[in-house]
Amino acid sequence: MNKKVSDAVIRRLPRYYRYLKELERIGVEKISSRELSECMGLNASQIRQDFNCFGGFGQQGFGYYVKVLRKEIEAILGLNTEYKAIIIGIGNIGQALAGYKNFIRDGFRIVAAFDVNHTLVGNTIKDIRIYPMSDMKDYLKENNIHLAIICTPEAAAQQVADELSKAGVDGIWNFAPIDVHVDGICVENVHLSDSLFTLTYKMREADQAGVY
Amino acid sequence: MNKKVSDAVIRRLPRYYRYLKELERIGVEKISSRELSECMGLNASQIRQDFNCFGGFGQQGFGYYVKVLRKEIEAILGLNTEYKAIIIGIGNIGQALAGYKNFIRDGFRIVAAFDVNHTLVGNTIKDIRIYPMSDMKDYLKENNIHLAIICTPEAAAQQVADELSKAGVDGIWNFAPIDVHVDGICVENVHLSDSLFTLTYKMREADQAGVY
DNA sequence: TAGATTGTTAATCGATTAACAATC
DNA sequence: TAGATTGTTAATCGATTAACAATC
Repeated sequence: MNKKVSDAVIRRLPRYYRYLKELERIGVEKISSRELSECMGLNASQIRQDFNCFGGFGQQGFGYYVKVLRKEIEAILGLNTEYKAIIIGIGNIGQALAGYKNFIRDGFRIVAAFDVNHTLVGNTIKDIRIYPMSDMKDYLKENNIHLAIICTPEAAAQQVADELSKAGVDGIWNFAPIDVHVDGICVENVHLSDSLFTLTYKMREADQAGVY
Repeated sequence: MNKKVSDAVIRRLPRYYRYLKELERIGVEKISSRELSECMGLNASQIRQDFNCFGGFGQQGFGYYVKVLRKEIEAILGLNTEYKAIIIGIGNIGQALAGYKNFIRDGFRIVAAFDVNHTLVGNTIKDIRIYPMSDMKDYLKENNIHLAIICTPEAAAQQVADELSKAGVDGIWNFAPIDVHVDGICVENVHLSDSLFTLTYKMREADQAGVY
């Protein structure tokens, strides 16, 4: 049994994946950990350590094939399957995600949306039909849905998460500005504002450094 | 001069801020590091260490006043001022952010949007006027803008960032799926997909754990 | 073979946690 | 005062970096 991979490593994987896809796109076939470290601003040892959590993908004395590495990381991230997803709450952010083409490229297919607002129900957004919230439970029973994207207001998010958990989705991607927590299924809380506040922190800090 | 605060601490600050605001909202006036550690799932020592990077906000033998602590962290994050922001690229995500009310609550005011698409130019979205991309430079010269939110496609993002840097905004909040980098000003790259891929990684892992 | 670069072990560094004196 | 909890120093733990043997 493999030793548990640390969260720090896991959070770097999508970034590796991005850079490798770009390298592949511009026609780079082969790369060493040193070269990759330079373009990503990481330490070469760290890169090798990271990859070796999952087995060796390189060739000694040579480096890594970009395509091989990209495919391996793709598989590690679970991106070699199709995911069927629903969106709950089709306001600002729900609508934006419904129309976000990049997700489709990576195998995510949004098959339905749910909302409490009856003026929205029955409409479609980017070919995605909007159902009443009350239909969600039955919909999940009849369709095999892997992923639920919560875009409701804060007040509704935890309750929706509980329902989703009971209905048996595999994962929740939560955009409501609150940490939802449910046992047994995977949750990723996004918190757009957190990243904004980290930015304002840095801006204030830079500002003060300039003054002194 | 204070020792540099580590990135790990900085990334926890917005989370403290969220919890403290919620505690304040539900009428909690006083809290100890132990109580806060229990509701946030952190270690009490860590919480005290974190706060003490910025000076002591508590009272020995008593704990912390929620309101005091919230205000202190608000100030540390630089949220006690108004920020004027512009959005560049008013597609899916740009529109969602334009309409995101939570930002206004925290002192962010989006005053203009820019886009290359001439069919959008002249329209308003949530009272925000859309200008042609070519006007951005002049607009920034005439208005004191603190923050720019990049919501362009990947291909345009780095060039836009360079222009923004030259025009002298203080910070860039980037939603294009690429790491933009500019010298001298603060950048926060968001990468929605990274968080999604972290989720699918965990889902795959949980799935396999179930099998064995 | 010689050169290069991986995979992996060992050393270092920093972050987290524990302990406790200070003090409200 | 006694009890509680902070602020802070010390100990531990884990992550990052360095070093090097394995090997292509």
